[in-house]
Amino acid sequence: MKFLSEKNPDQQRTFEIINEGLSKKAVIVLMAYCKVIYEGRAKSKLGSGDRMIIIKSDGSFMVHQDRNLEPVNWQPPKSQCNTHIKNGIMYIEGKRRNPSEKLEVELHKTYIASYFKGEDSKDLEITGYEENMRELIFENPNIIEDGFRPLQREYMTSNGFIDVFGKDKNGNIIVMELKSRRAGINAVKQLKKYLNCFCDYKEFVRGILVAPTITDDAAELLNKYKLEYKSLEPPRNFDNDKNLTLDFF
Amino acid sequence: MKFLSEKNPDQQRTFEIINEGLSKKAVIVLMAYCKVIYEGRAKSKLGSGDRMIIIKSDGSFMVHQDRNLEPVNWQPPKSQCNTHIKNGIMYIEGKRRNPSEKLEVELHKTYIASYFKGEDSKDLEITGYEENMRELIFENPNIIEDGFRPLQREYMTSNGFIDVFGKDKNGNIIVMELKSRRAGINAVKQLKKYLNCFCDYKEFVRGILVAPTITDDAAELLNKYKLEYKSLEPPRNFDNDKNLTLDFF
DNA sequence: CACTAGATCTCGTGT
DNA sequence: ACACGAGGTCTAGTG
Repeated sequence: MKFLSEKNPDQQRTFEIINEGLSKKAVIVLMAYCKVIYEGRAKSKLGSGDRMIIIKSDGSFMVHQDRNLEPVNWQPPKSQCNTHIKNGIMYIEGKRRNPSEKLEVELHKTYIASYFKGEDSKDLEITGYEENMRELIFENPNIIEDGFRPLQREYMTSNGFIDVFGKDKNGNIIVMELKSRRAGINAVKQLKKYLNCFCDYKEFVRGILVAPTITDDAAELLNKYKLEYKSLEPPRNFDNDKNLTLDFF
Repeated sequence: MKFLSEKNPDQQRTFEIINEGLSKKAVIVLMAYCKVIYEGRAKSKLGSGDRMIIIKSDGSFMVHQDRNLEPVNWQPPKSQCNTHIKNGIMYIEGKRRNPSEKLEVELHKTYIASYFKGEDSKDLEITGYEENMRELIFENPNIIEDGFRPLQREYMTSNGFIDVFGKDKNGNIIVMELKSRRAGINAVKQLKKYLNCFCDYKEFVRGILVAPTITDDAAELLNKYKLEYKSLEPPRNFDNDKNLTLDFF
């Protein structure tokens, strides 16, 4: 079952649902009246009230109040979470070592108990800095090299979009892959993939990886593929809002 | 009604539940298959996957994946949240100005939709901060060294505020930098920076880094700069009850 | 409103 | 495992 949700479960049932969720490595969400104690890097207590409790499959454990973005109490990923009943009161606790710390939630009444095992393979892509680099290159192409002429951004190929497509002063095609952070071998592989679309013209096509720094592995692979690297810091000024996508708002 | 929770609501029903939750100023929680776009201080996109969406009554808006403590995308408190349906697809968006930014969630399938209006008047009581160390030092200066006299907290210099400023038993100025956690080289650099304000009086000015532990690099740099280190744990007592709960673990 | 500095910062990355 | 730096940091407090 992908998820389960029950209203007003009694203590025993809450206990079962949480443990079921834990064993299935699901994300558990409770709405409950509870008290919270933390001791470790600091020490805190939170008197009784209605809160949201979240336990993720990686061990992340949070207690959220109805205000603020951040949890009022939490335990980081990889902490060990378990439940127990003592003197007729149910507790959820998240522990970890190094640093040694413990978060304890005293559950008095559960309004909703649920768990959810979803599928999510996607990672966040932050594109802002990369786009700023691209703007910089288009506005000032000679920072790449003398005589470079950028022709198109987001140039489409069968293997995906090329960040910057252009020509050098001798008319050779240049395919550019931009990374706003230190580039690893994946960036090199991606660049190589784009170049494969031009394999008929290999003599005239140059591939350049543009990033602030690259890993040693990446440098090695670049060399092996006969690709180039140009060091460039992404501009980090968001102060001047030069919104390209004005229609987004 | 204090809360509502429905399984597999269709698009129209999801829409209704969210808007009901918003108008009641409840905390809204969805488990849904969705896509996320953010644009503002940076710009990001997150491909389709199963996630948890939380909207709090203060405008806090989060999208959580099944990993990590932090939301993958969010909008801070006081942002304006609303829903709309366009071309048969439902969107939730959180906007704010200053800085101008927008978070957009494209909802494809909702597994659970719920809202919850709890009561919670309690605030967190917490101790173990740098501020608590400072209080301890002022109340009990000899834990630093015999004859130490703290004179001022937040002593202003051209290079920033000095955590604790005082004199030793011989009348030498003492500049103190406090850290409630293990201190690294940056703490030493900061201390050095403050001392540079007193370079004319160097013979009479001592710099002391106060922290529970320091890194090896920090110890080395302290030595190089001829600065001192005093080990001190941040106190973990609540104002009202100072009894330690030894049986907690 | 802008600005500052601490945080159970978290999270990634390199050593 | 530890240290360091960046963050859409967030958050509380002050001017």
